[in-house]
Amino acid sequence: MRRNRKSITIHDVAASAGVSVSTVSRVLNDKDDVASETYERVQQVVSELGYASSLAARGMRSHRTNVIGLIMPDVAAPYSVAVLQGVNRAIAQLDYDLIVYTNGDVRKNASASQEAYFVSLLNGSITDGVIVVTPVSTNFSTKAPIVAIDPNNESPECPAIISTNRDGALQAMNYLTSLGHRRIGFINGRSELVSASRRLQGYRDGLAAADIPLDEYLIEAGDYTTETAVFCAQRLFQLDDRPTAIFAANDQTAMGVYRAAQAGGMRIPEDLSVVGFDNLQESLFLYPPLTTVDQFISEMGTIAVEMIVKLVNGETLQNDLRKISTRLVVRDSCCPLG
Amino acid sequence: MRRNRKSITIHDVAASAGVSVSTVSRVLNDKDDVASETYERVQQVVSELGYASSLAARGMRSHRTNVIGLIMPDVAAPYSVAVLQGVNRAIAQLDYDLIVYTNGDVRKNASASQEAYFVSLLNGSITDGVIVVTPVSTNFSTKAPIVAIDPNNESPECPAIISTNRDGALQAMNYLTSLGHRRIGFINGRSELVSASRRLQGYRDGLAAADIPLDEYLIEAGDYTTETAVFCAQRLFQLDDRPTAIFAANDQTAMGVYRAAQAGGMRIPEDLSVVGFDNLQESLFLYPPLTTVDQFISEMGTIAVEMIVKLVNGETLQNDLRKISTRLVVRDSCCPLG
DNA sequence: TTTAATTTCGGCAACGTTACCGGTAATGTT
DNA sequence: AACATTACCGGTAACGTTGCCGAAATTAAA
Repeated sequence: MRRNRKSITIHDVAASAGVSVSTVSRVLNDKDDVASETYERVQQVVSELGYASSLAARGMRSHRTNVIGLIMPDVAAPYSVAVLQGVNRAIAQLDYDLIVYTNGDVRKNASASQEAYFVSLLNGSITDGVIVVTPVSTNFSTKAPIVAIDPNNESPECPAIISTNRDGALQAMNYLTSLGHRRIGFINGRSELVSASRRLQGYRDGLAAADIPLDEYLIEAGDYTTETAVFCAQRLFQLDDRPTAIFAANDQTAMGVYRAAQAGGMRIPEDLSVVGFDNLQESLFLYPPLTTVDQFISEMGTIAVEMIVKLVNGETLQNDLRKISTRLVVRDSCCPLG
Repeated sequence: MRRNRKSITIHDVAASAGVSVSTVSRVLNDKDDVASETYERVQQVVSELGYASSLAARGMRSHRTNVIGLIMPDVAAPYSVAVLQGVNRAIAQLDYDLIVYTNGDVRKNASASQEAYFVSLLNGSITDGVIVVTPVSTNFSTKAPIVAIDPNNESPECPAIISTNRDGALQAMNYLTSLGHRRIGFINGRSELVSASRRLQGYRDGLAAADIPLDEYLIEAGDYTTETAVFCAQRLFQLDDRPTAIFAANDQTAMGVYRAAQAGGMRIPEDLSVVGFDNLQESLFLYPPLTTVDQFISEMGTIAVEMIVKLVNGETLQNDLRKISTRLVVRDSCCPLG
């Protein structure tokens, strides 16, 4: 296994092509003041040597890298994957590359540390702009533009994309109450996140709209994970007056409800109606297919790319805060009561 | 919305702390020949100004960034996500950061372009080493170390991690034949990939081991996606002597079989036994839970990190080719014939 | 034919950082 | 007290690239 230690630079190309470093640079950047003959020769040498310019050096000098950064708290979470999918698709259409940066701490949301990581990344360095997913703070002191997806902040200090969490939850609740359900359990998400508190608000408003008094025992404190949701669902099942329906704060939570129901011998939807939130791809493959609130996650990624590219090009945004409306997707996990 | 254009550099910190640039650098890199008083003052200024050093400049000068690169063809594929999960977990334990690089072309595997991207990334630039997932070629001309996961190459030219695809497929087939199945359909993966051809080989060997003659009509050309698998399964269902079991080249393909079965009114496992390959998290949530071959994808990611870190530190690997054994996970998607 | 405009290209400096060297002040040794 | 050692810190160069300026060669214009 041969491993050649020295990497080739623009100087090697220049020497090999018998031109100056500047000329090679001009060829690489498609400047027009270079003779076509020279252009050909340099290109020839470049491909022969397999030369690729150093992103670091290029970025440092020219302050333009055509790379967009994406910073996510946890790459493995389905939510993040959906965002990534949308971002990736949008980037593919453009003359940009994508770098995904994830701070190692998986379930530990370190505010300061994440911001530091992030600043160090772009800071006139290797990205032209950055998209941040679920940042704890939106007060970034940085040179390059930033767009936040699902900022954990009621009034974000940078351009941001949010979904109408309360409205989506309200739609879900209206659907359940229209089916006749009155004992509706709610398994919350991570309570420190704005998205969770907004969905809880929608739950409350939905009950109020149907004149159903709030029963605190029907609200479980989840954390958006399937594992915790199993326990939450089991506690709800053990209630004296057990719920006939459960609204889960996200699809992963709904999966936990499915698991708990299966373990407890309850049938969905006959014995228990379930509604989720997110409309992950996986929710379609559940049995029965999950009724859930689509929040168009990958579209949020696509829009984030549009916004960040505009900012990178020095354009201004019409509106700094884009609200994406949610929509209930009815499948087979709910049925009328009685 | 305030946006301060100029990014702060080490010079700003030096000026503000009343020391030289060199001293600030020493503080940042924890060199020991700096007075504790000075150290404190500089750190103070650093946090006040929110300074973070430029990754580009740092990498260019010191040729050490403590960043590992991960290059994947398609970030959204569940397989990639599983790898990412393992890599991320391993990175989190170490003093490294992770940058995921994905070439925009989603379903287009461009050999040369991917290699170029990749070289430009590391090339003594912003990563100390790179992990490549399912590379079309393993002949990289680069300075920094590389580890390949699932290389598409029988004898890879760089350190690599492969799973025992043929053996896993054989286990699946032995299980199905032991249940009495003799008409076993196979939906292949992307035929240009080595993993697919090895699994096909396992299918063949499994038939041979049970003295079942090969019926070419039972082999469908899939591409590892759910969508294509639906059509493949439907074709198999329309056969005169339809299969009683289907071995799918990966779990996503198995999901397609599930969908086709559901659409065709066939029950799993009563009317059709199904075995997958991968053991994705999703396979557990299918109904019925999928019997599949675990290839420990995220462990492959973890091992890749171990290997690349050793290489980065100048150590040598005991063996350049790590083979990960596969294991059949029996769940509820198969039942005895008859 | 002489001058002006154009094409083509090389040299220099700079981006932000760290490695290295050397210098001053403080401390230790005899 | 004279010298050696150490602690601390500043200056300079370099990493690989591109922007800028100007020079040489070529062509157009007068």
